[in-house]
Amino acid sequence: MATKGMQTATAGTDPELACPIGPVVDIVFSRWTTPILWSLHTHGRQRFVELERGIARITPKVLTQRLRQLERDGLVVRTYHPEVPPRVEYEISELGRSLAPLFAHLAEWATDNLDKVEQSRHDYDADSA
Amino acid sequence: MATKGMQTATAGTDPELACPIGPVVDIVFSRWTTPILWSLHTHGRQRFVELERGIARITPKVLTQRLRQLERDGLVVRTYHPEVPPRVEYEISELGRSLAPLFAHLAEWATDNLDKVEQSRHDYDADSA
DNA sequence: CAGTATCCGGCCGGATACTG
DNA sequence: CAGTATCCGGCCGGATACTG
Repeated sequence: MATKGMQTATAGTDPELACPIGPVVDIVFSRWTTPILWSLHTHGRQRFVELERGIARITPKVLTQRLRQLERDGLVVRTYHPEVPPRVEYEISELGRSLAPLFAHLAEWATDNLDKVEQSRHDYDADSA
Repeated sequence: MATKGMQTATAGTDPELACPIGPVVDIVFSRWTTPILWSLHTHGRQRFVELERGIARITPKVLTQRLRQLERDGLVVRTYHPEVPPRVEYEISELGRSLAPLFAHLAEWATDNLDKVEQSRHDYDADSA
């Protein structure tokens, strides 16, 4: 959703900009970022392998990619300890921690409404058949 | 992120299930769903073309797909008026409206913290070079 | 341990054209 | 108007193997 060319000469405002949460969705809710942030938030500082084991089915390559992105966005702090064997620790940053109420809010919505979504899907599929 | 096989015989709880917001993210924050819900929420009931015009760069095929998904999940209500030419109207459902505080929360986080993310990216890129 | 390198398949979204 | 049909390219993530 990287929006290029926002300053085109089209009349009026870019309609996509009318949705003010687009950028934040890309940052916080791209694939794997929520499980990573959640794990870091609830279990505290963790090493690479710990994260790898804690998050089912993620591959090291993808975990690295996501962690780099999160680090670049300032949501996660990476600490490298030059030992043998090397030790790297990841922890959630202040900025990342500021997402906690949002996540709680999301979790609350889930517990309140996920079954309604499930029900709706069931009904919809029944009607289609 | 469709999690199959949650009831496998692996010892302990599936670690990915430890993140309780995974399913909700798939429902609410998959591509194009936020602009669609946002538009429906702020501009009220809209016809297909109105949505198509209001959301920049979305194609009719993709808009249809997303609207169907949203309808199936119970977040959007579709009303078909059998006229000539046909008229179809989409509006946000009760369930969809229940996301409003969440979206407001997200928008608030964005205004408060998006510049920090931007700054962090800038710093990160500067260090890499 | 904490990654990187390489290859590869699938899927999703975009473009285009067409229809009841 | 409100879609559907078809084709197609790119990208992302998964699998696998290897390294300082």
